[in-house]
Amino acid sequence: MRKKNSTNAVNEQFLFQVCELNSALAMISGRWKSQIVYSISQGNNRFHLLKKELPHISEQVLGRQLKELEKHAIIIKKEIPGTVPIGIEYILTGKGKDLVPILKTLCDWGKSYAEARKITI
Amino acid sequence: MRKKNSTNAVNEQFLFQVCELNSALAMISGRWKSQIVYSISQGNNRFHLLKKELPHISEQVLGRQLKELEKHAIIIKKEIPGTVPIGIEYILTGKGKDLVPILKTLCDWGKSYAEARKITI
DNA sequence: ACAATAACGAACAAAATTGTGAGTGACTTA
DNA sequence: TAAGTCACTCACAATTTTGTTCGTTATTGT
Repeated sequence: MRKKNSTNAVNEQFLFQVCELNSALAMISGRWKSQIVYSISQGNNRFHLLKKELPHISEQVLGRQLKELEKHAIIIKKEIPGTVPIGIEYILTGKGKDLVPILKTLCDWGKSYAEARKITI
Repeated sequence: MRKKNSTNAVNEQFLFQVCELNSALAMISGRWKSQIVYSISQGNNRFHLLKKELPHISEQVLGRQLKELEKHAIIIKKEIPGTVPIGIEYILTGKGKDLVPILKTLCDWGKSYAEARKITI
């Protein structure tokens, strides 16, 4: 759990208040998180589908990351009516949908410089 | 230091190989890092200027984060000729410069949804 | 003479994130 | 009748990240 008055927590809050950039990054920078968002946007919107997409993730970690994405209102959980036991779907919110093209841009940025050995100014 | 074969490290590598997005995020998601990049882009390109901009950072942590940004070829160090003792300037590489507008977009994304209490789909 | 500045490095400690083991409950399929 | 699926939760352990203490070197300001 987070300590309330650790230097770490205080510094985090300071950065959040300097610029929204820092809170934005905090929301998406956990392990697996942006990959989960991307997978959901591609239609892998069920717990078991995400498990298949990310074979190394444990169910416990997957559950935790989904919960955090939900906390930040990037995804919402929706029960699929008429399923027994009740199935759960994950849906991107408006916020989540707006995030996807930004992740795409970041991905392209990563790709353009992945091979580049020579540093340019 | 990083362990080579921890599940954590193996999972990180797996994600890197799934998509460059994950390596991109790993490069910029450390505490202070993107704020440092932004500050340098605004002209705060000296160690002591960054210290002033980020009053809560310790010099040791600043040094460490600068070194990592350098490792990922986002910034480079440059000696300022004619200064005694030799002054150091931090300069964004092409990669670093390309990153700035992406950070700006992320910042805007954060801002648009910062106030939003209501979740939209 | 004494403090302060610029720009760090190494080693260690604190805190945070990530992964693991065990267990849930109502199904469906073999 | 047994094993498997779906969608998780809880507490704890391993790992990683972040912050702290101490020290450096040369030079300028008071």
